[in-house]
Amino acid sequence: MDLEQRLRERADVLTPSERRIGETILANSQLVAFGTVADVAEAARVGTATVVRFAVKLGFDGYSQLQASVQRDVSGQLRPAVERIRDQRSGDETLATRHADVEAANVRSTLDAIRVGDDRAVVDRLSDERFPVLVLSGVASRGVAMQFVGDLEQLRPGVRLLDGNQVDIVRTLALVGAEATLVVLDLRRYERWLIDAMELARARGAWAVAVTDNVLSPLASMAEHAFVVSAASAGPFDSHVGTLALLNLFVVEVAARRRDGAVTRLDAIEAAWVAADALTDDGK
Amino acid sequence: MDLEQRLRERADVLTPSERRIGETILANSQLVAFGTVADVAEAARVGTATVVRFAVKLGFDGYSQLQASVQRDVSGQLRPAVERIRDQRSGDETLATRHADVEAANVRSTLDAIRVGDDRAVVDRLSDERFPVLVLSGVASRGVAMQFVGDLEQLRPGVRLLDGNQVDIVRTLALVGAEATLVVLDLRRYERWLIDAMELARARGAWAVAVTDNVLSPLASMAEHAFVVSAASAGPFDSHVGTLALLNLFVVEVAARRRDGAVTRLDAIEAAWVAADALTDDGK
DNA sequence: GCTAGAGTGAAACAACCGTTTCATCGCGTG
DNA sequence: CACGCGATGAAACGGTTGTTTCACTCTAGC
Repeated sequence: MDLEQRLRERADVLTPSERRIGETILANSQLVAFGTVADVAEAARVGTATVVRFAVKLGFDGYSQLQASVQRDVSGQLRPAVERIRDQRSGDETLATRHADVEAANVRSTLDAIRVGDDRAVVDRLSDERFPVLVLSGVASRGVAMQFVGDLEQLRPGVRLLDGNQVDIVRTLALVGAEATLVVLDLRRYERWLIDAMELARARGAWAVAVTDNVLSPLASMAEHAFVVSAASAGPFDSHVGTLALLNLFVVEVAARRRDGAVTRLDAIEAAWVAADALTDDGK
Repeated sequence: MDLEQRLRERADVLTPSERRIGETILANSQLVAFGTVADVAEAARVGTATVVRFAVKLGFDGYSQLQASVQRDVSGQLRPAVERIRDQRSGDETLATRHADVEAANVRSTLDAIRVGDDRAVVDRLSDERFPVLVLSGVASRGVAMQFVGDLEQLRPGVRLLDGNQVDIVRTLALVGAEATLVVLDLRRYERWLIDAMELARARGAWAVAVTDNVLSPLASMAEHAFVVSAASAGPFDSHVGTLALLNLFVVEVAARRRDGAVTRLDAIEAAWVAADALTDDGK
């Protein structure tokens, strides 16, 4: 990836037009591999001269040399996959490649383990604004729980991550009680307070879905629906990549279900960002 | 493989020279994908006219059309896995299966995109207790950032997620300054405060690694090392599954590096859990 | 408000490309 | 041996390409 490296090094001296060229060809490298200066210029909506200047600025002699460089990168990519894999794990499998395999497998087996229709019921509940959503999580998965809450919150009101001190949690559970939808998240070596809290909520009639490591988990037995995640890791901690992939599925399906309802919310959020001028595309 | 098919169909009407052209371009399809008539002619040791006649004989209008055909074949192979999956929406493919494909591809391409040795330097820094680690994240990835901080914190002291109000952030950055290691996390539509904070830290000599969506991102240009994540999604929000997989790789590698140093910490944490009787295996 | 300078695209230009033409070669047939 | 004919490459020919020039626009700084 010679081009990417050069782009990175000189990203700060690029003009707006040149930056657009860079983004265009990063998003579509075939354009420069097969195309002419005019093709790239049109796609990036700049003049042909600017494209050539861009190539020179990156340290090439001209467009032709830039194109040759991209073609070299590309030829490597279209070598048969088997060959590439072979010389990647030359001899000993590294920690990095094992990690990649493990995480990819986590995603696959977590999502494959979903029993058809099982997610359907959950999405129905999560899409219904009448039921406030409470998320309970063990410390180990608190980050992905937050991630889930943050996304779901943008699609519907009444989503909350329950944490803080136990008094607060008990009070909240007592208040929302019967109509609450619980999403409970914890893996083996379950946290006692979490089980207690879930028990309390169940006793008050709340509807619960468990995301856990095992069908025999105490969480699973207390929940209406249970999802089993794969949390294998090449390191000392459980990986929550699979968990996040599962939670994202819920988000994606809720978004599809609530399409119109969500748009209003998303527009409001977007408008607020714009009003505050808090976001930027290029840092300038 | 349109070309192969045409070649097989008309193999019997090819002249010796034409046959040699066919063998040449089958053995090296990049030649015709990227090269000129003259290139192919030279490689097959024939004249340029023969190459053109060859293309016509296969049913193309001329060399240009033959080339276009090969390029189409080739571009299918080299488009990023995520993209290919995206428009593979073949009829009745469900949202759930597409989501599974997309998330698995996110993990794979995020981890495949790591330039060898690039992670090495980062892990060196993250493993060194002398450098406090500060994590900065946009709201959209705050959950995975927390997840990362929580895991890394168990392996070494001095890890902090920087959030809260801007005054607090500026003060913290000013205090730790030169010896800090920054991990900055944000995707397109970058948050302005984050860029500002990173600029401030860089000015004070901090060492930074960026995790972002693009080599041209303002974060990448300010960082010592930049990692590009795939965040494709079947829904409206970016997926941070790939991001989490990348951060987990850092955690796994830091754990391997610090093996002995980390054990003491993990034992202490474990002891505290046991003392508080906060964990259970079965809920009883 | 004016100016210097950077940024940009239209147009001119020379080089190269794909295509076509045409003379030559090789070879079987009358 | 002459002849016809398919095969072939050198060279000519438009067309297109990458490159360069140049005039215009926009903006920062005085």
